[in-house]
Amino acid sequence: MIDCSAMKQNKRVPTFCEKVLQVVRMIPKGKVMTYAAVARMAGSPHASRAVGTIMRKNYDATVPCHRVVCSNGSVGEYNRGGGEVKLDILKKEGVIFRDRLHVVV
DNA sequence: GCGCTGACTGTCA
DNA sequence: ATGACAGCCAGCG
Repeated sequence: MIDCSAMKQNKRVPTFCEKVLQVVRMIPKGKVMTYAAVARMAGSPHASRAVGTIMRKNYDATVPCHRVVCSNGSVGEYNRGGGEVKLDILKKEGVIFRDRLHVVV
């Protein structure tokens, strides 16, 4: 399970997934971050896919993964009910939408 | 320890 | 501007 529970342990340094979760957790309401941005903040600018992989498996209540979108503005996929639900959540959060399916990043 | 897959990204046609 | 291809990172079997 990649819930990154290791983060609790002071035994090892924060791993990529831990950083990713932390970054996503920092995203304020009404704002969205791209996978690339999160990956970059995590320390791997090209690990956007890894970010998605982590989110998919490690969906957490403290980690608003629905606020993480693609660099092209698409909300991408969502583990909770597809991009439609994700998009709807973002709208409720107050995120500015460029189009019906594209978010302003 | 190796190989495949995936909530992506960027470039070429 | 739209469609297709290849590349990269981390997790999982």
